[in-house]
Amino acid sequence: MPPKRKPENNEEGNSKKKTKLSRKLAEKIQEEPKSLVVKDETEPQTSAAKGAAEQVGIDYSCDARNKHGNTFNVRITNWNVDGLRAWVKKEGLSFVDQEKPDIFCLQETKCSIAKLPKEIKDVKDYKMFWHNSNKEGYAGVGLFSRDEPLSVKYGLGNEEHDSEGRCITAEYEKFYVVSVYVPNAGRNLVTLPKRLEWNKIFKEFIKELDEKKPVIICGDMNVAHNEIDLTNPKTNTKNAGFTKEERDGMTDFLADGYVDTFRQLYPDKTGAYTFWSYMRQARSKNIGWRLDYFILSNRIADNVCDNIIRSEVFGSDHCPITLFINI
Amino acid sequence: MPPKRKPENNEEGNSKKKTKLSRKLAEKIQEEPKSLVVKDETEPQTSAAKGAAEQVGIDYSCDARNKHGNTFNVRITNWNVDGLRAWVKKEGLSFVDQEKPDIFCLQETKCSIAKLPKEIKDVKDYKMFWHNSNKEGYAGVGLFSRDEPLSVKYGLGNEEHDSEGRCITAEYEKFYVVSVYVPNAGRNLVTLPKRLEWNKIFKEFIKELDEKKPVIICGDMNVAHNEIDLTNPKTNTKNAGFTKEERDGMTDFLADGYVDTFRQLYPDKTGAYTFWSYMRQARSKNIGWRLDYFILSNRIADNVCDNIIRSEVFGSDHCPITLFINI
DNA sequence: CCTAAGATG
DNA sequence: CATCGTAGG
Repeated sequence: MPPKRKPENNEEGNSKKKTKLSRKLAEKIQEEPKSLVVKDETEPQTSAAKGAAEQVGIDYSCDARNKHGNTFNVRITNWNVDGLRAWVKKEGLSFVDQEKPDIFCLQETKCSIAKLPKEIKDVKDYKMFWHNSNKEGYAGVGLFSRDEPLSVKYGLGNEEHDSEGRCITAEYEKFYVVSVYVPNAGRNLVTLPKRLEWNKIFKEFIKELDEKKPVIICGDMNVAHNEIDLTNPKTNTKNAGFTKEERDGMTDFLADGYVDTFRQLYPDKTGAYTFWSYMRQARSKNIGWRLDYFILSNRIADNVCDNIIRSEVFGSDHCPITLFINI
Repeated sequence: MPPKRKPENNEEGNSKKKTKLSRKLAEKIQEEPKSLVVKDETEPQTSAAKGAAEQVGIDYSCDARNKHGNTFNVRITNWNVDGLRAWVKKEGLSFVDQEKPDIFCLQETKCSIAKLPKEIKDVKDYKMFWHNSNKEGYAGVGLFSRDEPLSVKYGLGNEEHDSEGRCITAEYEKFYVVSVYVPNAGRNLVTLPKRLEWNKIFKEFIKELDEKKPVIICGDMNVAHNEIDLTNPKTNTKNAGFTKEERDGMTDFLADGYVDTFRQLYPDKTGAYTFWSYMRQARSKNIGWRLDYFILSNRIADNVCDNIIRSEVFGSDHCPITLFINI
């Protein structure tokens, strides 16, 4: 897959101050629901190409080189958006416009195709694919692709799980990309059995893909793998996302021949999370969990240039993560 | 009941410009749910006694005289608040603080006592009484009284209707005040039978009160009595609030010895509504219904000084109405 | 188009 | 403490 857009490689010498534009953008007026989003009129409107990136102050460039000495030629971003419609109102799309990934995977869209907001339908730069739950407003995943994939597959071939809209597989020349939303084990672990059942099926599904081409799994795996992956490991061992069963599930999966790219790149990095409860101002205190991952077939692990957690970007209780890879 | 506060009788020569403060006050910040209400900091904070009335530009005074030539000594305000908690966030209480009624009746509080917001618990000027539905978030009425009533009665003595929290009766020396929320006939008139059943029971209930002392009924009667009482009478004859049955119910009730004070005072006044659907910007186009009334025993009708519809006051799909009476 | 509760996270 | 669908208006 030839990238349509050359990597920037810091060619613009961006400033790196990290403001929280999304917070500003999220202001809404009670009495005027039609214009929920207040655009900051004090900022001059520059061309889309010039980039909101500069305005926002996030550096979207990447000059990191992989083990082979190459800079990236494919950028993949993943985000559990926690409700596509709310996310659109919070200017989620302007992030996509700034990050400009080649492939964008979303989870928890909670939106049937009939109810997609106009702003989504108006997106021109991407082909879009959706796998929705039969249950309105629940789960659902999406995949945006700048290039047309060779094929797109919905679900795992398991009737029960596929009815919940949790998996899209896009095939490209040299790899598969999987946008996945792993079942949450639920309050009091009521759905832990379903989750463990999913783990088996998903592992088998990925194994079959991996036998053909290397796989890039992007998604909300709904587990913090190790103690380093959440703020409060001690108090969460009985809670969804950090039970022994779920953690072992991840260990077991990786043992099949995959790598958690973020942890491979940053084995000792603490405080690196992708999810924070909306409760108790967890995010501002960085009381979080790393639930969102890029998991790659071992044989392409050395192709990875970087894996960035965009924790400054708001719009959901999860933040986006971006993979830079040369492949 | 001696009023604690003297009527102003225009003594301050208030300005009458009518701004829409509530709209301003209702602005909220998505990311800061703890401070939903944005106070207008450009307005200097004057003392509470000086009164927000002047700031807002609504003239809360009344110098009208009744048939006996007297100005009012009791002010009663009624408001269907459409959700007490939302209404509090929209600064509903600041209206009460400005209007300063002796008695304030509310309908559709949709809030059990356990969930009353702090701002309500903090109110010092009134004794408060609540009659709530067994069904959370549904119906519910309240009554605030500056003076302690001689007695307070909840409901009509009918088990089914009383389980929905629709009626509070406060007894004073010279009269009863009833805060009432009459059942809506529902979409496709599904609950019209219940409503007509209510009418019978309510009429009987009021009759018994009226035999002891004159009655001041305040509330959402959920009917536009005559064609003059809604914008579109022709197209609403089959809709809840303007069916023949509901209209006849009001006619029948009044025939028992009561008067709709607003219509008595202003028999030909058009465009006088107390409710506007949130849909289709009905309020800004004044496409509305007069559903909220003061209905008084005939023998005190001539005590009424005025009945004002505060259509400039926002915070609900209904607006407040205020009765000025000397009694 | 609003409110609220309830399910889910 | 957010999202959503639904009931109720």
